[in-house]
Amino acid sequence: MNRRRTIQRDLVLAAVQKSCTHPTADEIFAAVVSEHPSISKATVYRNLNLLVEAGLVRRVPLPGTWPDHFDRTLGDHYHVYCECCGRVSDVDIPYQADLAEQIAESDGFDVHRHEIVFHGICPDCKKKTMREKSCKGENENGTERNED
Amino acid sequence: MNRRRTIQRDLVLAAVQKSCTHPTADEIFAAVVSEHPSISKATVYRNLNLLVEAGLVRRVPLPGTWPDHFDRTLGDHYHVYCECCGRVSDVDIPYQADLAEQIAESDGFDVHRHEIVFHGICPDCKKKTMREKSCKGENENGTERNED
DNA sequence: GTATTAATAATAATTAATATCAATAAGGAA
DNA sequence: TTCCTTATTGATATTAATTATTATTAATAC
Repeated sequence: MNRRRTIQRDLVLAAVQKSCTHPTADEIFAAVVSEHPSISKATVYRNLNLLVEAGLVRRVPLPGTWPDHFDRTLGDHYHVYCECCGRVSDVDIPYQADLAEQIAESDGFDVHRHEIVFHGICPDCKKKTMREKSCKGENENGTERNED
Repeated sequence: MNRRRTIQRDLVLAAVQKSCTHPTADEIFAAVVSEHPSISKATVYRNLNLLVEAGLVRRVPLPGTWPDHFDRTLGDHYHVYCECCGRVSDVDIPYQADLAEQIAESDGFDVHRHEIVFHGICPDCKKKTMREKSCKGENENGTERNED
């Protein structure tokens, strides 16, 4: 159970903390491998899980999109997902603590936490869309799981 | 481009509309295959996508859990996910239309929609937990993607 | 009825993530 | 410092949900 400190773990943590873009595991791997070429992708996934478990990093799972993103900001807050480029940003609205209480009353659920994910178009993509006709298909991250 | 009506499509739609439990594609397959044993799982996935596209069925993707669920209720509403048994229920709180506007102002995002997912323990699992020590691990649906 | 082609069944492929396992190295004890 | 224990690593195989492929089947228009 005792954790050992490793260069790999330090690098993964540093990569998340350095980034303000809510990187995916793959993007973190890309960042770390440039400094430490021998690192394996499995090690990145393993350490991200450990760091999330230790509370040093936050996982940002988005409904309907893959893969998960990671966040250096630990406090309660929400996210916006750009449907055009896949970028994830923090949202600057207060935490809606009262919502959970309403449910406990009405449905008998013990609510531990909640997530709000907003979907829209980021300022950059809005600009692009004005010039070109549409930004559909030029999703740089590539893989959206489904589009409803 | 013209859609043709098929027994398979009708059965998939009926299975979703019959159910009040927000079934997964696999559960819908299980329901349909009992009436129509020759149906293929790919056909269920294909038709679910078409029905979502046509606006007859709603996809309920949950952040951090797999697989997607499907919903016969089309209007705007939110969901609770039971961390114990994996059950998904509708939530009886009003739609928070104003949240999106707050973001557009502060972050410059064009927000189209948002989802709120609550995580907690459903009334049934709460009862079970009182009798037994814990319900960890007896998730009947089986596959949770990650547990933070 | 016949022709056209959307939809199907079966299966292979994909993709993010986890499991496996022999080899390596962190860090406490001698 | 050296040795020992075992957490961690790198490489690879595996998993699971979903999508892609393709030959075949069957809706619907004519």
